[in-house]
Amino acid sequence: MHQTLIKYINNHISFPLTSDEEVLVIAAFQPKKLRKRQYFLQEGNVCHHVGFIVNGAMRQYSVDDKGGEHIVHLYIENYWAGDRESSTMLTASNFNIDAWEDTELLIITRAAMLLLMEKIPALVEMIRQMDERNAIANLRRLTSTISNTAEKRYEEFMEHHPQFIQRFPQHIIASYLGITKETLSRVRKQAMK
Amino acid sequence: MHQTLIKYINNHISFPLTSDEEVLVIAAFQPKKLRKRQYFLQEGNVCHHVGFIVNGAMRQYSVDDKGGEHIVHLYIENYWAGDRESSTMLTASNFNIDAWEDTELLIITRAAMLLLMEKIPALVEMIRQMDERNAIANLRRLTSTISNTAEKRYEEFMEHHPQFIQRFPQHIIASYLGITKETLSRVRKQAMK
DNA sequence: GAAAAGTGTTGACATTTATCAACGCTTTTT
DNA sequence: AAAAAGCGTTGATAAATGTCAACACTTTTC
Repeated sequence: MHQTLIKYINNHISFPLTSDEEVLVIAAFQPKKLRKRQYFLQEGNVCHHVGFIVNGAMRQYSVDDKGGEHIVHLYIENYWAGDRESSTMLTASNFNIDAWEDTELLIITRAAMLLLMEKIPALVEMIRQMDERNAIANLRRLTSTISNTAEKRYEEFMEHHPQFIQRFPQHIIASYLGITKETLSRVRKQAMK
Repeated sequence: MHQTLIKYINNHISFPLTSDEEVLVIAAFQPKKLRKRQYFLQEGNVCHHVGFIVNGAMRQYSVDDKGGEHIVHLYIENYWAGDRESSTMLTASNFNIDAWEDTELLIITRAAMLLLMEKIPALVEMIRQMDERNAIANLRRLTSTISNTAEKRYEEFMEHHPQFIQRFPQHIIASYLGITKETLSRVRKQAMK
């Protein structure tokens, strides 16, 4: 199970981890299993851990006054789940993160992660690279959201995240795009022609 | 002029720069002036520089098929302007960045910045902190955009970015929020009651 | 294997937001 | 000083999207 993580890390740094470093990584991350619908983080709690998804699928969402869910992030294998704002600032999270499928995670506290980064400088490089990609992806999503119609947003979503379409039902995708499930259904019907 | 930058850096790291380090920073950043409406980056070009705004105001936007502008970022003093995706990947940018007011910048190429970070480790820390804030702010904006009505988005905007309201006209703010200037005008009229 | 819950679609209708055009006012340009 | 451009508002109307309810179908639960 940890091998998936080691492999992921090696893919995101210049030189593979030494075997000593591998041992450190393996010791620092704890396995955790979540059954479908179980929470990884609940609104109002501080997010102490970040989790690397070995297999399964998760979602991060907020809940509005009327009980409506707004999907902020979707996660599958090789994604990192967590609420960065809450972890960093140690504030109560506005988000929920739960398992959409039975999921196996490797979790680590933020403190332990910082410690590990001191011992393994390559991890700093990895985090930087992840931040970079993340910033780019988020900006793209934001640009699409403020500039495009529902139809075009869905097109771009399919282009950039075809994996998610296999794993999550349409009403989840709709929420991720900021539209209702009915609108997405109609957009798809239109696009099929 | 460089003192503004030094001050900014010192505010974002644990220990102030040594005077040797200050010299390195000052040597690495070049002053640049832009008159209102002049471009810092044009769509289709690779973004080679990042610019620290000493004074003035700028905007980053994309242009759609119909010639409509969509504001992606607003910048004022102490902000960093640039297109990270283009800089990192060395790809043609999809965005324009131009001066909204006469602006004084300190610019540096990405390559020079990386070099400087090797010489001054504290800068790595600073960049990490900036990335962190940025990621958080972007997620907040995204969440607001997919979850809220125009009215609520404007409220949150005023809450988090009161400085921008003084510096940019309403049609720019509207575009930043992903709505038309007419809608913003009506939203404001409603909210006044 | 029956019941319940989840999923996707459709229709009728309401609401939000966009579009287009016009106007008054201010600022900038010539 | 006159002309032009920029800005914000308003009204009429159109288009996009949301809401609510109903239904068929599949999957999960007990």
